[in-house]
Amino acid sequence: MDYNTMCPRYEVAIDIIGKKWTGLIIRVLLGGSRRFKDIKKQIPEMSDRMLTERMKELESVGIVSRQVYPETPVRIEYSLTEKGESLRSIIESIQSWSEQWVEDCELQK
Amino acid sequence: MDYNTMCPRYEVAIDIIGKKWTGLIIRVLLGGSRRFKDIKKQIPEMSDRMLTERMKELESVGIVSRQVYPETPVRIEYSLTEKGESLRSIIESIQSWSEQWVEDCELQK
DNA sequence: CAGTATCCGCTACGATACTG
DNA sequence: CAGTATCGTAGCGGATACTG
Repeated sequence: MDYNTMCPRYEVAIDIIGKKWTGLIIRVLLGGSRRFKDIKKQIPEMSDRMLTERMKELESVGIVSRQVYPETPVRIEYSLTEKGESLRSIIESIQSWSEQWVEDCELQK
Repeated sequence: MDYNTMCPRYEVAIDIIGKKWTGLIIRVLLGGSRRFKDIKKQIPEMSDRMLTERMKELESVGIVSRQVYPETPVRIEYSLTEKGESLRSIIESIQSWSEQWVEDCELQK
């Protein structure tokens, strides 16, 4: 294994998907394209500000695409790109790992 | 899908494995038990302080175990627990995702 | 060798109020 | 509806020096 060449890429990936809310947002979008308010509804504890910030980041790294429908009021649909869809197996393995290994006592902070 | 029950566990998992250096440390330990200095050698950019802090965290959540051999000088060996070993598939899928999708241009910050 | 101890800047994140 | 704009704070993580 060559750690010098493979470490940086790995850390970039963690930077993207390891941030708070990101995994939850992607998981919602794995169910299909969603509007801003619908993502919020699925993750009620997250603030507007956070959702906006995460969506911009995810869009800028090519994981999410943003479609504007110029109706009144305007409708915005977010969906996963191919790159975003490719995260499915990672998200799912973290999900099942956490179900198996994260204890109840760790849930309250 | 029940987001109310599954979100918290997922976020706890991300809290653990999403921190800086954690993934790299676990990857080193996937190769077998290692001493402090050997982990450092594999991840030269990381400071002592960070390695110490991460190892304590990983030990406290049961991912890593710490063996003290009271020689002179003292020898400490870190290894993955069963819970830690079970992270292999996650680490590997992030690894291969990053090789496929992280661009060269994203590597410099 | 395997850590501790400090100091400290930065920025991630939350809360709240406002807008095209 | 889909965001901005501001403000405020905890704590993450880097640098450096020291130790049993």
